[in-house]
Amino acid sequence: MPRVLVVDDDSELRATIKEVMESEGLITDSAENAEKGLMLLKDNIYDIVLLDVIMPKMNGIDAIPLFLNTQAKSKIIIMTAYSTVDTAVEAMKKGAADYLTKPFKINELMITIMRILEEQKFKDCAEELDIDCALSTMANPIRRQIIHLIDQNKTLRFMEITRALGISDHTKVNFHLKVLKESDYIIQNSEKIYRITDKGDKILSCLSVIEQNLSS
Amino acid sequence: MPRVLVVDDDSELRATIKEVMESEGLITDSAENAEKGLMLLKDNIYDIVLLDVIMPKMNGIDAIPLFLNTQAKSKIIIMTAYSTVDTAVEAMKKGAADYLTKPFKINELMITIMRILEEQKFKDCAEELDIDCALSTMANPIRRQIIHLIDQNKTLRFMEITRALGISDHTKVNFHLKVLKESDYIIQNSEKIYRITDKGDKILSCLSVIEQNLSS
DNA sequence: GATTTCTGTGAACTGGAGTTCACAAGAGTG
DNA sequence: CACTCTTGTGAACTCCAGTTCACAGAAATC
Repeated sequence: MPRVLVVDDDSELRATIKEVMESEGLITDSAENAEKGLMLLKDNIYDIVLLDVIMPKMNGIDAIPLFLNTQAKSKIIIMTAYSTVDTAVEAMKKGAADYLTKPFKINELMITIMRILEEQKFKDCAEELDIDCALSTMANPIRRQIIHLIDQNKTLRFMEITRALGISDHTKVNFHLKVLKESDYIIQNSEKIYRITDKGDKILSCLSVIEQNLSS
Repeated sequence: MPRVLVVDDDSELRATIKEVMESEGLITDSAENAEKGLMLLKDNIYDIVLLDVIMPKMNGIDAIPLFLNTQAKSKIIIMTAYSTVDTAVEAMKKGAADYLTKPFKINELMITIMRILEEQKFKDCAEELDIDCALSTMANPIRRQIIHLIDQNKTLRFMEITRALGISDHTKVNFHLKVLKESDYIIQNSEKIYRITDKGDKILSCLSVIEQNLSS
């Protein structure tokens, strides 16, 4: 059940948004300024933060990094009456997920929120699949050996890898290379030399961290 | 085939050690001072570094951290004629694997080196088993869900976990909990409440790093 | 051009992780 | 004390990752 935080100094707007959000099944808290919003964020997990710009003490644009530092996975939607291209760009640069100009129809806000939640759910699924793939693929010791080998020697072709591994059945190595290729961790150039991809580099970073974590 | 680096200003000792090492099958390089030793270390991987203490410019004890920063997996054996408790303690604190007092029998040095190489091989095996266990265990999505769940809720017992996962067959959950227990990632207290162990915390760190790495 | 090496594909098999179902003892509850 | 819930164990089964073996086309080498 998604949670929403409304940060706005207009108490009437806060009440209206809260009412509509909760009628749609979104648990909604609110704060009248950024400081109070940050305090709420410290103790609760919010999927969405609706953030006004013009507020006493700290304006919403400046608050974006503070909100994201506190809770990186929150999606921030900026709401402002004084919309300019400059502030929109600045907000997006600082990490806002979207930007709405007051006054807006509450329906429009709902649609934006639902879209963002849906996108995030999709992204979470894709991410979980990546993690699943990474762990499953690298759980095999032969594939770990292969990826370390290719990382250390940037000129190896198929049979050279097979010999370096000391594996007599080349079709066994072929199978594991195929798995690594299909996961986009390694690639072959036109001379059939194997290289680590960017994704493969990330996997190697992960393996390195795992190794360090477990050896202490 | 293990590689050894001898760093000593006594050229005769360097030659003697090199000769004996290589007759035992250890590829051996040498340097007359720590600077030259560090240069060799930058371009080569050494399993063992034999390091004198009294040397011009930089003494061996001060050089230990520089050597280990350049190549963390090298094992440093300090060789000194002026042995004191203080320098021995200092060397070990700075990361030396062992400490020999000159003059020593070359046989004693060989025994020390072989022991260290054997210990490291054993440690590497244990570490690789830990990595294998971690990746295999966490490759399963149900077990990932379980460990995140226990991390977030520190009061759950068996059937509560089963219900939270939405799994109808409790023996399925029982199976996965057993696997996590056997890997020492979770533990149950006397009230049957599940907790994450220190090792489990490390696994969660690894998963977090993997997640961050793959989502960018 | 014959032979060797490289780099595949494919099918049958194997082993074991994971699932499912049966069953049950102990603890808690009414 | 009867019933419900919790927490198991165990066996049979399923599914699939991984292995092994057979085979073969293309490229390189002699």
